Amino acid sequence: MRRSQDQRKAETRQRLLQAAGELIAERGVAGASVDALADAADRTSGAIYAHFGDKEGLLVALLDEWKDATGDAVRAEYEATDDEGARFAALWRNFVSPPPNASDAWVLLEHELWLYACRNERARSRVAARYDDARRALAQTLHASDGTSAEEVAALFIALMIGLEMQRRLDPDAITDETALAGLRALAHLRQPAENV
Amino acid sequence: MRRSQDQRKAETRQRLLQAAGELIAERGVAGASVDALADAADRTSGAIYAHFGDKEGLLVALLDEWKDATGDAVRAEYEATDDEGARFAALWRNFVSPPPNASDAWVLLEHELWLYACRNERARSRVAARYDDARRALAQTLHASDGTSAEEVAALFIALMIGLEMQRRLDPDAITDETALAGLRALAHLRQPAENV
DNA sequence: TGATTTCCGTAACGATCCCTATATAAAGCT
DNA sequence: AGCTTTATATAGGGATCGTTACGGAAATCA
Repeated sequence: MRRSQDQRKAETRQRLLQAAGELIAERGVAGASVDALADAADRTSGAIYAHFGDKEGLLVALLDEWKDATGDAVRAEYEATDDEGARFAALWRNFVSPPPNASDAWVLLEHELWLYACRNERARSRVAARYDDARRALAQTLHASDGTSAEEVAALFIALMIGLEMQRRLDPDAITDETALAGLRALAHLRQPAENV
Repeated sequence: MRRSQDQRKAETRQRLLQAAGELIAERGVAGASVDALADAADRTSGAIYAHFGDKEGLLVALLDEWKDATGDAVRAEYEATDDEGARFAALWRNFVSPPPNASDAWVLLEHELWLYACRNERARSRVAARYDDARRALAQTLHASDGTSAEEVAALFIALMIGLEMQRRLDPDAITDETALAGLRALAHLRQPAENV
């Protein structure tokens, strides 16, 4: 089969990015060598350097691609119901046990890249933008039922789910679904601080 | 000055552990080489291998030492006031900008070791125990004002603070103190799910 | 005080790692 | 069909890493 250069290049880039996501989630940024990353994509290190310049360039590109593909899948399942409890449950379930087709360990990759961004100028702004997008997307999905700022609630939601998943990953019994849902409900209905004024 | 072997050994161990905490927070587990770790403690790699066997042994020892020294400092400042708002504010402030004497980047170290534990059998149980201790200590401090499980609220508190600090570290303007405190208040007073039954 | 043990410094090895320079094969062009 | 360009493979260098083997000085013991 004949394929154009552009097709070949695009496919290689795609393979490299996907393999990077999976392997880094599994082994960490430092634990995934350039050769291993290329190998996982059925290419060689030469392809990585031709596409991204260096290892950091691959990571930055990985962040850029992820930036866009965040909120869509979440929103679909979220809006399948009208009941608030079921909605929050869907949100939480999606977070702690993502659909098996998606890379199982994307939360690990998230932490890995966050940590990388904390120490790397170039990556920091990208990860920050990614979180900003996530907040906005979730805020739009929640569409501000109360007078409180939707983006504020979104930030709290994301924070709570990340923190709970961290604890649960180490000890699955430490965090029950009921606890998580109760927390989300409480945050969703936060009132102005001065209820008693 | 004459010093006994035990004193010398104990001091070396102490120096190695403290230097490890600081350097790993700064560079990450993989980024802090054994020689660099020893250097930061004014020792050489030989000392590390004599004390801990290998690099992983040093990390495990670091986790064990940390396990104990968690909740005490928090509790003191927390109980300085009776007002709930001021208490939560102290908790949050302590988390996002720890006292300058303590290693500034201990939250980074926390993430670093959590990520390490996710991929390492031997470390996982220790970090899990550490989180369990943190939950219990905070639960005891909150001393269950409502009928809800104090440990449940503690888990939610920790989760929220971790997640908010992650977002704030990338973008200090993303999370205001008011948002954080509103979230803590909401979680503190979570009622049973069925308020309407 | 001489012998022994303990603690840690020193030196070096093999394995990896990131990256560069160059080769190769396919596609595009005329 | 030749010539050029592009995309990736190949080979290898220089640096760094974790680890081990051994040496030497101080403390302990007799």
